[in-house]
Amino acid sequence: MNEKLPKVLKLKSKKQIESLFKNGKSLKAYPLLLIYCTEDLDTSFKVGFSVSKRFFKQAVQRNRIKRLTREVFRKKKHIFTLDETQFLLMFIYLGKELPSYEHLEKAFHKIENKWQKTLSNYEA
RNA sequence: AAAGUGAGUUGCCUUAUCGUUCUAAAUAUAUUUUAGAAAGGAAAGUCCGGACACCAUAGCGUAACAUAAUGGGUAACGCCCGUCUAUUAUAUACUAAUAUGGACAAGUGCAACAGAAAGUAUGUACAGGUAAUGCUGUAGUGAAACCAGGUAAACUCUAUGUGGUGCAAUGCUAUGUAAACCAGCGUUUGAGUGUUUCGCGCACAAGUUGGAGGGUAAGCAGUUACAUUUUAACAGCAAUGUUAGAAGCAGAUAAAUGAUAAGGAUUGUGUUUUUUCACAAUACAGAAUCCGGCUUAUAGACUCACUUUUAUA
Repeated sequence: MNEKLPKVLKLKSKKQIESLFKNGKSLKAYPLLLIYCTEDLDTSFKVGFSVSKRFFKQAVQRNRIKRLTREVFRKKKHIFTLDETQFLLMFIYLGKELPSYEHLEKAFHKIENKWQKTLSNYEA
């Protein structure tokens, strides 16, 4: 199975990020928050990761959390890959303590379930 | 040998699987394959000094900030290395450490305890002296008692130095377009701009400020080849320099350098006579235009110097 996550799939454009925060809907599974919306894209999705500077003042800690979340997402990215529609995605870490890999995996699993539900609703 | 203090160096390793960025090559031209490279001693604080870029570059006064023995090093410095000096420590020696380092003979301020009095001086006792008087000396307090006293890590003064903005600099390309509309101030009776703390002065000067509205917000250069790193020789007490050889060593931009598993290493704790075994820990911390410093953070390991204690000779 393809688990790659190259540069093309990163959310970079300022315009797209602004429109995502303006129009996007959110799924919450503490300590993760997913903001998403549909958009016409070349790729099946574009994804970004974010950590609040308020709770993590050191760059090392922020990098660590972003890397872990990205790793978790990378392994499950197939559930966001659909043929018809494309998505903009933004994951935000809301917690106030450094998470472990397993902790994040659990949270992501919750988000996965919610995502499947919303998808089925969407199709219906 | 142990402990302590100071200075310096270092900053866990291997394998497998799955990934990220850049460069090169190959083709099947793509979410391809192969090869190579990919965080630090502080990348941190943004405190000094530069490089580089743009703007400015009559002057005078004023303000602010920095520096302060002396010689050298350096692109430069408020940094570094010598020497002198001061203080502290001891083993009293050109040993070590150190936020010692212009001026108290311009002015203002400050000074515990003791003391009559710490500066608007002059009490007590004794002695001397005078027409007379703290006029003179001694005693007593204190680190210091008219001595040009101490204190500038008190204000202050003196000397010297400092133009401003920072890679979101700056240049090019792309896209869109509006030299339009409304209002204020103004065109030699001068709005405004520059001179970047302010004032005067000087120069330029026909536009300029606000509103409403429209467009872009992405690509390239700058941007990683040099005050570069490293080895040797020579010069120098040293900081450092010169010559010769070798090396190419991050380049992201909502920001790559990661995740998981296994094994090992080191340290600690528990158990055990020991081996073993089990558990835990492996710091501080993440490049953002680039260098030189300073400051702060730092588990563990190693080296050197000094001190103390113990043992042996």
